[in-house]
Amino acid sequence: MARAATTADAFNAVAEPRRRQILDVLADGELPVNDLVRVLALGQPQVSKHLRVLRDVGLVHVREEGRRRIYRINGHSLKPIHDWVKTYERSWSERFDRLDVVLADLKHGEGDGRSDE
Amino acid sequence: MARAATTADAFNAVAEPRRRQILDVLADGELPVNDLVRVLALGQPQVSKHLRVLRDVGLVHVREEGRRRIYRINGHSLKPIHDWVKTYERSWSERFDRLDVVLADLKHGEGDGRSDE
DNA sequence: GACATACATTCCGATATAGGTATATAACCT
DNA sequence: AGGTTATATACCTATATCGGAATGTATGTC
Repeated sequence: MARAATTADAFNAVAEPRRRQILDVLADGELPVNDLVRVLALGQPQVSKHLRVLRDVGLVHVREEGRRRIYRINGHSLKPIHDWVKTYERSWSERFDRLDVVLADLKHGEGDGRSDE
Repeated sequence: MARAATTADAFNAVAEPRRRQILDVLADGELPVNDLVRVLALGQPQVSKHLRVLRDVGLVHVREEGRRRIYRINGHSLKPIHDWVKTYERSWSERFDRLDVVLADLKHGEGDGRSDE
């Protein structure tokens, strides 16, 4: 075997900076492809291809309107990423500092509740 | 130009399932390479290479102990991902539902505060 | 119908990897 | 020193893309 497919899930879809950029633009509201092309200063086929990847992963939805395709973001597909990353939040979030202290105290003085022995 | 480098940042480093797996294992505590090899049932070179990528991105730190290298997770490098994904959290989190209602009300009946018109 | 517009897809070439095997390096042991 | 263990790196191959250009397809307009 060789290189694994990298666009099959949200993690990979979002690993590409251009695709994150597309999502960031769409976060402000749905847009047709051409508007995205203008905003991103990218080739139309490139944008279409990135949108294809995002669509396959469920990160965007399309609505047909005449000859235009309006793309809308579907942030829900980002939840798996959020859930995974969240478990590591304690590494940097000060919110957990207090909790860690409490947990350390509990571990230390179980059966007592006091940490000064 | 052609394909862009994909392992240069945390987003890409974490897009590879094996690497997420490695981080998940290390989340339970630091480990030397060989232990990771055993736990993950992967080839030693493969593990070393994945660790190399994670190290380059700052997701893990190494400590030398004799001929062993103890790898420790550095979740802090996941913060950029968390920060980015977080902005989309409203898409799925019910926490934001109430907030959205409030905001809609504000927008609707500004100067009044009541939403039943 | 002829033409333009909006978008998707196909084909191409370049390159970045992922896995596998073999090898290099360094530390430990006898 | 010689051998074993732990880990990293080099090399090879297959493949997954990325960007770019050309083409296909559907819709709107005259």
